[in-house]
Amino acid sequence: MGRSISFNKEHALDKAMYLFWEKGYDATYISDLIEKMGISRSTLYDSFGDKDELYKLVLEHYKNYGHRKRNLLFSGINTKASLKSFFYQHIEKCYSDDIPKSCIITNSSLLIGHIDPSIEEILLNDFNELEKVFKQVIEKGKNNGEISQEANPELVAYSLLSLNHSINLMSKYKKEKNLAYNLVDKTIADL
Amino acid sequence: MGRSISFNKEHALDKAMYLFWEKGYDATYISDLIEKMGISRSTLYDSFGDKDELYKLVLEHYKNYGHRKRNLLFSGINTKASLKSFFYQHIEKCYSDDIPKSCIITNSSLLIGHIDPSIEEILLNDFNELEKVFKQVIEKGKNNGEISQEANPELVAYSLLSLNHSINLMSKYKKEKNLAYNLVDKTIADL
DNA sequence: GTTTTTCTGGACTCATCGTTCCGAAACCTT
DNA sequence: AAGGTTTCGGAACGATGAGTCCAGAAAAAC
Repeated sequence: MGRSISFNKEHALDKAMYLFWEKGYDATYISDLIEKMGISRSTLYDSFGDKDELYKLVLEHYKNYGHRKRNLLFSGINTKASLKSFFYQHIEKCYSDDIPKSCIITNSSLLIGHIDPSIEEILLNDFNELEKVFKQVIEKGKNNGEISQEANPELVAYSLLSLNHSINLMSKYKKEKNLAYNLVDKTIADL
Repeated sequence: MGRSISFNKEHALDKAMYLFWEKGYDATYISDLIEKMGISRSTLYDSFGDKDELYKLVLEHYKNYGHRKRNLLFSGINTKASLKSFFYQHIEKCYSDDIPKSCIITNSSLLIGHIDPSIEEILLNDFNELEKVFKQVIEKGKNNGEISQEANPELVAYSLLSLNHSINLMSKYKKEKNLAYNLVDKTIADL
C-alpha cells in the first residue's frame, strides 16, 4: 500500500559518490547533492540521514565499486600478470576524464583526526584492506614459485600499496602517464 | 612614523602554516587563524590580505621550511647516503607528533581543480621541484659511478618522488613506521 | 474513491563562514 | 606636547552552509 519509491537508491548513491570523490567531504554541499542525485532535500534526509550518514553509505558503496577492479588481482594467468592488469587498469582509471582523480579513500586523508570517529574507522579499514589483498597475492605467488622465496609478503604488500597511492597522487598532479607505466613494470619485474 | 608592528610576521606565518598544513585550506577558518596567530581579525586582513593571499604566503613560507631538509640530499658522503638521510628524516618528521602529518603540498593536492589558478600553479611548481632535485642527485650519482649507468634519471626521480609521497600518506593512515624504513632501504639499495 | 505512503518545493531556523568598517589605542616625528 | 600615521579589537554585515518542517501533489494499494 502507498506510493512506492520512485528513485533508484543505488543510482543516487552513485551520483553522491562521484561528488564526494571529486570535491571531498567539506566541499560537497547538500545543494549539489540533491541536484546531482535528482531528489529533493527532504527525500535526501528521509532516505539517507544527514551528511555524515550519507558519507558512510557512500564509502560503503565505493567499496563495492572498488571490488570489481580488485578481482583482477586473482584473474590473470599468473601472479605477475594479474598484478600488471590491476595496475594498468588503475592507471587508466586515474588518467581517465570520465571519473574523478585518485580514489575517495586517498582523497579523504585530510579528514583523519578531524571527523566523526566512526567515519575515520571506515577510512582506516578501507585503506588497510587493499594491503591485505596484496599480501594474499604475494603469498600465493610464493607458493606457486612465481615469486622469490626471499620476498617478504608484508613489505611487498606495503610497497604495492605505496605504488597504488602514488599513482593516485601523481595523476592529480598531472604527471606523465608513461612514467606510471614504467614504474609499475619495473616494480613488478623486480618481485 | 606611526605605531610599530607588535607581532612577528614570520612567527605568525609559521602558526598559519601549521594550521593550513594540518586541516587543509577549507577546514582552516579565519577564526582559528587569528587565535593561533595571536593577532586580531583586522590585523590579519591588513597585513596578509584575504584567505587566498595568506595561503600563498604560507606556501611560500613552507617552501623555505622544506629547503632545509632538501639540503640533506647534497650533504652526505655519497649519493646513496644522502638519499638515505633525506628519507630517514622525512620518515621521522612524518611520524612526529610535534608537526602535522604529511606535507602541505600533498595535502593540498585535493584542491587541484577547485582553487584559484594562481594557487594551483604554486602547488604544481612545488610538486615538480622536488622531482627535479631528485633527478639532479641521480645524475650526479651516475657521474660519480655510485649509481648504475643503466638507471634512467627521470624514472628514478619519479620513483623517489613517489616514495616520498607514499610516506606522507602512509603516516596519515597510521601505517607502521618500520615498513617505511624497510621500503626506503630497499629502494635505495636497488639503485 | 478513499487511504496510505512517497516525494516535492519552498520557507524557515540556526550556525558559521569570510570580509568590512570604525573608533580607540599606540607609536613616531617634529 | 601635538599632529599625523598605523595598529588593533570588536562589532557588524552579507552570504551560505546544514538541517527542519509542512502543506500539498503524485502514485500506489485497498
